[in-house]
Amino acid sequence: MARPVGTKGKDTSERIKACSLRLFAHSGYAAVSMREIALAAGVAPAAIYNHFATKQHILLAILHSHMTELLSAFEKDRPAPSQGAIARLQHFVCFHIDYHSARPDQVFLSYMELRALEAENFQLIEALRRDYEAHLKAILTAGHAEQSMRACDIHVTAMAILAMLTGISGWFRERGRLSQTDIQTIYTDLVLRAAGADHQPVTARSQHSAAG
Amino acid sequence: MARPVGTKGKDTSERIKACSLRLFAHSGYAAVSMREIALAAGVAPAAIYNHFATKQHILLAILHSHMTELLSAFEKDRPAPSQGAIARLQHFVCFHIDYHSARPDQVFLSYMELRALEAENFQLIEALRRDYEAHLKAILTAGHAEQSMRACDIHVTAMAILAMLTGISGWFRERGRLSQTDIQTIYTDLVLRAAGADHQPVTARSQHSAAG
DNA sequence: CCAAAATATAAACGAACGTTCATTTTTAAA
DNA sequence: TTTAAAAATGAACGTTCGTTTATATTTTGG
Repeated sequence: MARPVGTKGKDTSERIKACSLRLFAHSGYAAVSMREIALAAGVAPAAIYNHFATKQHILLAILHSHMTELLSAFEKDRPAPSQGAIARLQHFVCFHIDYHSARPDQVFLSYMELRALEAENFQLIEALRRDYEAHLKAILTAGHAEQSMRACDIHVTAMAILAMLTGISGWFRERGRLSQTDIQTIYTDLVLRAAGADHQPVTARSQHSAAG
Repeated sequence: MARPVGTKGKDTSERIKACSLRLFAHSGYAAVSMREIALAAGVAPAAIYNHFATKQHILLAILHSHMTELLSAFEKDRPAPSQGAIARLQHFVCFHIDYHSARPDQVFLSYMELRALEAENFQLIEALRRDYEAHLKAILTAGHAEQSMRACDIHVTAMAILAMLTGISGWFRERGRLSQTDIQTIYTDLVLRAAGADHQPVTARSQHSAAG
């Protein structure tokens, strides 16, 4: 066989990326073979090497795309600093939940398979993640300056908030007791509390769930 | 060769577990070979099968030990319910940080390689994790009942608290800016805030770190 | 229009994989 | 003391791994 009619390299490489993402997120980078990826993408194993030098480069491309797209999406329509730190923090929480809940595979991969990257590639992705963290820290710092927030420690609070938010994907299921909007409401409250913000708590929710 | 003098099966199997734990936590379950484990444990690859039926059984044994030991350690010297929900929650935070910071590999493995377990084994470990979550939920529920806490939603708050606490291992480094005691102080404050507890905030810490 | 780049394939490479086997020696139970 | 179980080994099993090679066809730029 040879090259089929009408094939476009860009289409194929995007299909390989998309299929790899799904497989990596489901089974883990090391557990997925190039043959599985090729089968899912509908190409021969050797064809992958026309688009990615190695398996590692597929993972890197996925993670790099995800982080740069996350950053540009956030930077696109965030509120101006003049709107105050509390409004900015509320927006950060809602944006994070919206963006990440629409991309569960990317979330899983970004936080679980970073160690599968070789040192050099790891640092590349890590730097992008620090850029995202910096956005949150900037909000907390602004809140501290304008005295609308009283976080004990900017860095630790930022880490705790991101862990809380990222942890959502570990237990949240659509069609469950709570909608995504419920989650955004509850987490906005939790995060503002963590930041030590003076805010109006939401109307007390009835306790649908008992402990245990 | 054959069986060396003075060999005890229990010693060898514990050594295999310990070496596997370190390797799995560092590289991921799928990325570690039985030959690597054997080399680290100082035995021939085939010897592993005298103690574990398959590679999967090694992972299961590690995770099962960790969860049962965590549960019995917590249940051993927790404060009595009569001491109040706030004291119980403070103890939970300090216990969690102490116990897990002493076992970083187990933490990593427990939260990252659950998916490497086959369905049946997964449910076994998941049930133990829910037992641990239930301890936290019981405290939040007690706090709600005695009106010392005002969490918006017991389940979501418990998940957020555990994510915060578990996330610590992702960024905390000994010999860094903050000691483990600092972390416990800050997180006790963060968690009590998240739980909506009426508590005396700690003396405002100076901001050692700027944002970014 | 034509050469070169791009894109695909089948087949094969050597290496590594999890596991099994036959065998040997030590330990522990009867 | 005899004997079966336990614990170890080196060698090998068939399979799968990531990747390369040789080759064929399509697309595209000058």
